[in-house]
Amino acid sequence: MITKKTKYAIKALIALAGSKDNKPMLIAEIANQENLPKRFLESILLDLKRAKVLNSKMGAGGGYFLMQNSDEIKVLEIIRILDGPIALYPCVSINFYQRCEECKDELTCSIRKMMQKVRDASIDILGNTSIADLLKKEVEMENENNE
Amino acid sequence: MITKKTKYAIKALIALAGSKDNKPMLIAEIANQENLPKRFLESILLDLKRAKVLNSKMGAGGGYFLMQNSDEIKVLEIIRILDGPIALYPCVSINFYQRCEECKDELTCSIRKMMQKVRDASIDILGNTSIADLLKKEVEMENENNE
DNA sequence: TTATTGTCGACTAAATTAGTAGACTTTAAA
DNA sequence: TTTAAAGTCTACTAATTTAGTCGACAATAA
Repeated sequence: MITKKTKYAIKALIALAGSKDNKPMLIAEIANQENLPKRFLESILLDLKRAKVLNSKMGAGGGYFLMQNSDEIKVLEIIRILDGPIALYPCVSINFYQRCEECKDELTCSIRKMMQKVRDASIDILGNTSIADLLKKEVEMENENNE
Repeated sequence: MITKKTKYAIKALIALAGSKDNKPMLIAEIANQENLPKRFLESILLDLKRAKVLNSKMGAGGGYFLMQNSDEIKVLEIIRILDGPIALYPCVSINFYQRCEECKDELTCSIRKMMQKVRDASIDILGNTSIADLLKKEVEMENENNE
């Protein structure tokens, strides 16, 4: 499971990717458009800024905008920033590894091998899906529905 | 992420699958062999019994034993019993579905489509891995190491 | 200089996780 | 028929995570 934080982050990024010429959007604007709690969204956007995915400008006419191309921002990266590990269990996490206390020998643990397979399959999908892909798909599906 | 409950459950099932002629094993025996907290394991085994994966006999010579063939017990089933959903988010869960409050239209949500792909890939692996597979793999790897 | 907009730190309620404890019930064997 | 061996049931708990909120503050454009 991912948390709401990550889900909201992806929604916000899709909104920002849809902004013409990467024009800054207000937190309130994003919150409104995507139906997200504003105060909570604030802290999420800050996390994304610290991770150099977003940048911001204060004062009138300011707001948040993408710092990377929307096709370079992968969902995988966003999950890692907000939630941490992708893996089913800490012993198979690439970036947040932790040893299992109860395991006598990690290298001959068949559960671990299986969880590595799940991890790799997940990373394959999440690492190949960008915010641009999601925005494009969204537009496609909306058009289909309105035909 | 799965919880320790699920990880311990799988370890216990591997131990039970290794018991000759499905001879009952004591909770304490399993806990010892797999290095798991005994009192905690108790409640896990009870859950598995309620789900008809295990059965038990009280009194001397009693203990827990498999109720299904070890090649019919899929890891997928065990996760669902102990942890619940496999999916990355409740809106894509098959058995524990919950609508997203913030979503205007679930059917045109591109995040959801992506999470369905991850779910399907995970289910494909977890639903095709049985306790028998894990036990076999464990034995294989231990032999390799001792050559 | 002031209105606008993001930033920072602290706080909180509820849920989940990872257990533990003790009394109780069932059953096999002496 | 008693007793020891096992599992069962209910309740409790400490720590962590989640999903937020609040208010004061800092930066900037007009």
